[in-house]
Amino acid sequence: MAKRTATTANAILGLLALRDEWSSWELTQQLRRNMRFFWPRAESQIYGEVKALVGRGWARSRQTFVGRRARTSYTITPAGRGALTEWLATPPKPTALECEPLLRVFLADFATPRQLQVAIDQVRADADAILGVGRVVAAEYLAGTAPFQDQVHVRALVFDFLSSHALMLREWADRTEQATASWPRAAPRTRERAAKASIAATRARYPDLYM
Amino acid sequence: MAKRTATTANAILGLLALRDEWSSWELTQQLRRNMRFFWPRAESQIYGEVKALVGRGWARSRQTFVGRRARTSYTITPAGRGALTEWLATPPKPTALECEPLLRVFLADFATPRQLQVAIDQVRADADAILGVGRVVAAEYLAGTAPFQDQVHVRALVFDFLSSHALMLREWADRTEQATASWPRAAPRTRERAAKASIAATRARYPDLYM
DNA sequence: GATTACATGTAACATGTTACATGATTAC
DNA sequence: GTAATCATGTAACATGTTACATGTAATC
Repeated sequence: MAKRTATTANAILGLLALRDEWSSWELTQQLRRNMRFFWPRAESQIYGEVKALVGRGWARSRQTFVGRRARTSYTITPAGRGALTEWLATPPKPTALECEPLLRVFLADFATPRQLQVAIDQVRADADAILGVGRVVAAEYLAGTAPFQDQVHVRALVFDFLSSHALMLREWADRTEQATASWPRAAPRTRERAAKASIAATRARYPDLYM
Repeated sequence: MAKRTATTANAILGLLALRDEWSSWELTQQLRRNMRFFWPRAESQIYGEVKALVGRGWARSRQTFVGRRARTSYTITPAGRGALTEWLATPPKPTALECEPLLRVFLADFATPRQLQVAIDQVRADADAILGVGRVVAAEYLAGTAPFQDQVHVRALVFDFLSSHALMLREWADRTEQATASWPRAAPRTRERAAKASIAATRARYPDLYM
């Protein structure tokens, strides 16, 4: 079987296809600003991946200098566009969520109330990080001054996704804070009844999905 | 700085702490059933990690046989409980979402309408996978027959999280399908106006978060 | 009795992260 | 002119996945 192309490389390829020439730094910026929340990668990896693209003939690099310091800029090649097209024809991998705070909630019986609270706060912080970026990006697109203004139609869909995700996180954090506040003083029986009621309520709210 | 303990090991440690003895298989089952959606790991990794726990003195193993075939069962040690407690005192890592379908939406200009639809469908499928498991788990807990019935108070919070997440995915998929359906026939100007309107609407719906 | 699904791993490989090093630019 | 931050990587390491190998139980 043909070796599957790593998806991070394809993400970079996609960026390269959007514009003529990118420096490594611009790539990391773009990744950080726009894609971090649904395609998170360490910035140091970008430098390596884009160099690998050149090795496969999918991009050309050009050296310029800033003072005495080298800067590399990259341009996609026709072969690179071909690789991008081929990848887009493959089925996408499933969505994956990794939530360590929720893992800690899962193990709340071994933690202190304070530690549980910290986990919930982290989820809220995660949401706020998304909303903070969304705020400035939304303003730019609405003002018509965003760097890729011609991509609004697509970016609006991403904005919708991330907004919904962040909102969901915030609302869950609020509900969970509420629900766990009384734990230290509640009898196990009471907690259990409340938990079952919560499950039943969620299920009843979406009968077509859950029954 | 002390070497940080890998979190997957801690997740397993948490399971071991919930009950006396676990076979590797039971661990993989539990991971698959309950934690897959917020802490996804390849099953083959479990076998390796739990063996590493024994190496660090955090678990003991016991060999039994099924026919001529060896089966290993694991029990947490006091040192293991200590390690779990220490880990719970550290700050949790942020939540991470990895959504390749959204990456493809981001690059929709290079894809065919059909490929865009496939990406959206994948998001819906991701949601349905969660809801499918949630359906049976919810039923078990409400019936009082779940394997860890005494953990309802915690599992209800996880159920709430995953339900909300799945619902969010489904609703986004529906909206996005709607929004992109007209793309092939729409003038760029029209798409752009609609996109801006969508961003503005989301922002207006949550003025305290976005303005 | 053959086939399929369950159970139990191992080894090779791919991917990704952290820590570090160092030059350039900006703010003061 | 000096500290802080931006920009540009590299190397070492940790983590994770895929592919494979093989025994066992269920079923038809």
